[in-house]
Amino acid sequence: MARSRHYWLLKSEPDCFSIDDLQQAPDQTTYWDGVRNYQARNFLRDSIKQGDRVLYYHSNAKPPGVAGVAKVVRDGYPDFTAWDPKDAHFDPKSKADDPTWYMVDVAFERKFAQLLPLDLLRQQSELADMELLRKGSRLSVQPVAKAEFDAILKLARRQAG
DNA sequence: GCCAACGTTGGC
DNA sequence: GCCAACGTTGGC
Repeated sequence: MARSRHYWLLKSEPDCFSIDDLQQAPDQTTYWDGVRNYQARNFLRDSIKQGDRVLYYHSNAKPPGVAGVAKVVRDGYPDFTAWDPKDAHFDPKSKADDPTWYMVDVAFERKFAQLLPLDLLRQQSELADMELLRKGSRLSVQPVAKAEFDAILKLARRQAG
């Protein structure tokens, strides 16, 4: 039986790689490299699957918020940037025959007419339990409930007028 | 730029 | 296995 679609939120610093960068990338697709946190790694390796949908979150931005939607187009596979000594996320612990870090491929789906800022999300009662909004939360790959995902799309539609 | 919260490292 | 020191994240 087919697995049902799951929903995620991925954080990226727009100065590093924004949703516009994704839209302009070849095939509007990129590999989501550089995750160096074990909990996030586990999601990338084990849980996120092709066809899943993704909220594209701009962190360390002014303002921070959800910029649009993307989709997963390749299941988890080893993050080869960890093997490159010249890469900013190089990690000598990770071996080709026993990779420590994983990534997925992500494709652009759409950019919201306006970014949904973090403070607006905090005002939504439907999002009260969202991982993103928890105090001290800094997980860069996190699951999102379908109801939360739908509430954010609804908010984007309403904001677009 | 500040700093609180969190994760990792390493001495013991 | 504890925990202090350190590094990173990310909102403000």
